[in-house]
Amino acid sequence: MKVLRVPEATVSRLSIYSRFLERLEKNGVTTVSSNEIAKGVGVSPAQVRKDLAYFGEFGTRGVGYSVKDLIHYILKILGLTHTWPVVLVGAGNLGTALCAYRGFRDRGFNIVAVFDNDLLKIGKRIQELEVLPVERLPEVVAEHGVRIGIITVPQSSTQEAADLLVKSGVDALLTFGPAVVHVPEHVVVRNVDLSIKLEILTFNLAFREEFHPSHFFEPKG
Amino acid sequence: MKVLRVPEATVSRLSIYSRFLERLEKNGVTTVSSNEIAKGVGVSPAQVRKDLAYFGEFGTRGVGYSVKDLIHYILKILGLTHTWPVVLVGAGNLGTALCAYRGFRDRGFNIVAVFDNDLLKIGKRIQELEVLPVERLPEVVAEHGVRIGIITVPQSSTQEAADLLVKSGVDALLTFGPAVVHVPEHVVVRNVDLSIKLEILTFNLAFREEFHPSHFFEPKG
DNA sequence: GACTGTGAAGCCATTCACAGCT
DNA sequence: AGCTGTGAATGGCTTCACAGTC
Repeated sequence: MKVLRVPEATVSRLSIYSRFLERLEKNGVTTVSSNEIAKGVGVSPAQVRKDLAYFGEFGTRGVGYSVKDLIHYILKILGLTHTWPVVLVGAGNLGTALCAYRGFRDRGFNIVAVFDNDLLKIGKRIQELEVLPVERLPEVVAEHGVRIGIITVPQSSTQEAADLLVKSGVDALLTFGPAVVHVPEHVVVRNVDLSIKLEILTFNLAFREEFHPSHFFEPKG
Repeated sequence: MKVLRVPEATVSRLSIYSRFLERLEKNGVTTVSSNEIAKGVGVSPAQVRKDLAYFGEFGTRGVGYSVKDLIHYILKILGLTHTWPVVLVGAGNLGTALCAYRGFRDRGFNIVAVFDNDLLKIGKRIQELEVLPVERLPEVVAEHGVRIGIITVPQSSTQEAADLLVKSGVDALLTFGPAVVHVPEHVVVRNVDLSIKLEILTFNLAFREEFHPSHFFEPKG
């Protein structure tokens, strides 16, 4: 086993594997092969083995993997052996929906507070949480030891929200929408851009069906 | 210029470039270099030029690109020269939030109907739309010529919703959550999995800080 | 001088194919 | 015989570096 840079795609697949394995476990399955995992989640068996090999030797040659043990190892790799307190900035539609999202709680993410700077939203209740003014961010982050922040504010306020979170001590951010945020080296940022996803669909619908290199574009008039 | 497989990453970046360019245009900028685009969206200048080169020669050597023209070309590549009617299946929290999402409308996506199979949700109003029973999907899809469906139902119903949409004539799907869906060859599917995104963050927080190959795991006891 | 367009090089991720266990 | 773990091969995306153009 070598230690080297782990592809981010591998990390994503580990998350998928672990949820598939949890389903197997619920169904009483105790042992699984890379082939079965591959079929279940739609990747190649070699990919499954390679992904796991970045982190150790979890299987038994000739047999396969223990479902229970493999779940444990993957959750440990992903840092999911304990729950994570999370703060959410931006109490709009998306923020409200994420507060209610079961998938987060199922995986150990616990939204401990929601913030906004809009006086119309502050004080409103979302699930069991009262929307707090952003001024209280540092206090809440410190109190709960929050390291993860989700930003669901309008694009023009995203950098501001990120700065505030980082200054409060948060060092991992999930942003929504097209804004590019700048943060210190030690802060991890990932982004979800729903428009991109839809535009990948339209590209496939529109472009791949119609494109003929010599006729479609006439860029130079 | 060659015609070859376009990397999906290129398509995603085109979406980002176009939104950056639209901001420039609003600010009265008429010409832009690959360098400026690169700085603005956080990629390399060579990447910008290569991405555009998949589709034609849109710039002028020694000068740069016309902002207005480049926007036009990219929107055409992405299939965004006309609006797209979209249907949404699943009127839960996430579905409701997406109905209100400005980003979709800004890019020409028009949610024309929302469906659910839950009697408690059918008839409810979301924005200007009344939640319809899924039985009416084929009719609405045909009426509006809908090709894009967004699925925001629980994981266990995702395949069922996909089947229904495909049977109704939709050939591009955006799904949410961990479900793997199987569709005919001609249907495009992309997925957004928010838990994966958070788990990439925790991986970076937990694993990269702590991992020591010889001490951390002892998979074989 | 400035900037695009692009073949070549470099780098990274996936797949192959087989040695090594059980 | 069955299945994992892995070096080697492949394939694909990104960066380099420079020729071409204004």
